[in-house]
Order: sequence, then C-alpha cells, then structure tokens
Amino acid sequence: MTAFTTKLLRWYQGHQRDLPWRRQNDPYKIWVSEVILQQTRVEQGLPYYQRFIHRFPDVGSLANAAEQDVLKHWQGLGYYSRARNMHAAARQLCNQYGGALPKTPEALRQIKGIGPYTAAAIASIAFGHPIAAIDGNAYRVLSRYFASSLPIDSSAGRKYFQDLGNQLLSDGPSGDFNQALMDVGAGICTPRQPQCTNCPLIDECRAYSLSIQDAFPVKSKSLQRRERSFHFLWVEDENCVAFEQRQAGDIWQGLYQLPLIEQRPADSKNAWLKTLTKLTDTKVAPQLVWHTRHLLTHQNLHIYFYKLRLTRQQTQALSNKSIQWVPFNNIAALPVPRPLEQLLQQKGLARH
DNA sequence: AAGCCGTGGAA
DNA sequence: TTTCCAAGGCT
Repeated sequence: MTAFTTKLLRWYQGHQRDLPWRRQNDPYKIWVSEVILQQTRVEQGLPYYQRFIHRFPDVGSLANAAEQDVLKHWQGLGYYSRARNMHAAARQLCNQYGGALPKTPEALRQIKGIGPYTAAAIASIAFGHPIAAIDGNAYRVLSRYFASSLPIDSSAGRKYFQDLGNQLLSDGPSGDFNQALMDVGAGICTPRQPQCTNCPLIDECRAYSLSIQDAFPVKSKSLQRRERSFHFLWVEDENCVAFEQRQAGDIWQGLYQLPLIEQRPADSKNAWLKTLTKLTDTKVAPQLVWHTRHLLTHQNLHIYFYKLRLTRQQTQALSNKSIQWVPFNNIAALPVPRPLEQLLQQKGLARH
C-alpha cells in the first residue's frame, strides 16, 4: 500500500464526518445520498436527504409514489432530472432486481441517473467493490498531489485519474478510501485556500512542495450560461390560478409554473405584453393589475412577475396552450421552480 | 463531444 | 457585482 493510501486511511479513522448515510449500510440510502450530493454541497443536500428518506424510506415507497410528489421533495434543490431518474430507476429496480440494488459497477451503470462516479460510489461503499469513485474532490486531491496537469474534463484525464485512483486503492477498504478522499477534498483540499497544514498528505504533495496548489485541477473548458428573462403571468378566475407544466428539453422539466413569456434580454421592455396580446389573439391588451420590476435576478435568470386581468375571450385563448386551472388551496402541492417559490411566498399568493 | 441542467455560498 | 464551482449525468 502506498504512503498516500496509508496516510489517507489513517487520517480518516479520526476525522471522518458523521453523516446520516454513513450510520448504516443501507444501499438505498447510500444511493439517495450520492444522487442528492451530485454537484451539491453536503450542507445544501442534508435537509433534502432527511426529508426524502422520511417520505420514501425504501425503493418500494419511491417506486409507488407519484412523480409530482417526488419532484415536490426535490423542490429547490435543482437538477430535477435527478429526481425524475431516481423515480424511474426505483420502478426499474422493482422490476429487474426485486427492489434491490445490483452490486457491481457495470450493473449499476445501467440504472437511470447512475453514471461512472455514482456506480463506483455505491459499489464500493455499500458492497465493498474495489473501485475508486472519482468525483470533483478526488480530481482535485489527486491532481494536486501528483501535480498532474491533465485536464480533468477530457476523456484522457478522466481515464487517467480513474486508473490512478484504482491503483492507489489497491486492495484496501474501498468504501473508506473513497469517502476519505472526499472528506479531504471537501474539508482540507478545497478549491480555494486549501488548509494544507492540516492535510494528512502534505509530505508528498507535489503541488504543496512547489506552492502551486491553485494551478490544479486543470480544466479545458470554462462554463458560461446564456442569459434568460422570464415573465411570469398571474392569471386567476374566481377560484383558480392558471398553471402549466414545463415540458422536456429545457430548464425545470416536469415542474409547474405560472404561464410565462420569455423575452430575450435584448428585446424592448414591454415585448412580453405584445407577445401576450398576440397570444390571446385580441386587439385589446390585457389589463395589468400590478407587477414587480426585476423581482429577482437568479444568477443569469431575470424574473419578472405580473398580475393580469384578462377578458373572458383572452382567458379562453390562453387556455388553448395546455393551461391547468389550479384551486388556490392546491397550489402548495405543486413542485415549482425556486424563483417562483420565492415569488409566491413573498407575495403571499400561495395561500388563500 | 460539447452543451445543458439549478441553486447557494464564497471571495 | 461578477465569477467560480460543488459527492455528475444525459443527450
């Protein structure tokens, strides 16, 4: 066993975090935790994990749930395909494996929403399978320790660090190895200002010895997102509010929202009103009761909010585009995007 | 393969 | 204010 692995495992004995999914060895709970924690910090995912496990304690309860209920428990966490995929996967598991999770990475990879990392994590942590789980933490720790400039977002880089991790793992306890690597990455070998003096791997870390920790990991592409402006329209009749469910191929798939008009940021200020007038196919513009201007900018998302009074004719026209009329007291059951959730809460519109 | 999917915290 | 990016996976 290498010095790397020996020191890592020894450190883990005294410094591992006390996390709920580590308190037992239920593969289902390990699966849930791994999916929740994809691209998500422990602090952010922890309350979601607790609520999710409480409501869906096993594969069967998840398989039997309605998708809306599953999405509701994911509301606000983001990357909602994770919830949809887990829901589908639970049904898949009930049909193929009698509700149990398979034990090999290869079989796990066939499950919806389980990729190379999650398959390795479940196989190693739940079943002791000897494979390294290479996540963002592992990429960071390994690339610094070996001062490796291979881009971690290239296919060559992924293969290199996977092989490297597997070699270091050797015949040691794979679950502990992987979780130890994650704990070091999350708490010590952090993206910025790593706490090297507390690191069990400081002695042989090449990046530290050269004081070039900030240079790793190397990524070839930089992420940038397009800017979008959403204009949410609150349209109500006596008892109900107009909602629609978002479709595939875009953000917030499967979630519910107020009818919206998207306008490119470059468009003129009231372009949405023209669009709505066209949409409702009348010469008269819909009456605006009130609106919020730039209620919140959510990263690159600009959210606007308008309460409208429509003529019966306009409402009819709007109904043509798969509008669902939701009673006021049913709104709270709908999974909605975070910006809309905050909007409804601020305006006190979710209760009646 | 490259682009996309959410949200919140930190600097 | 802007930028980065966190226990990735899908198309």
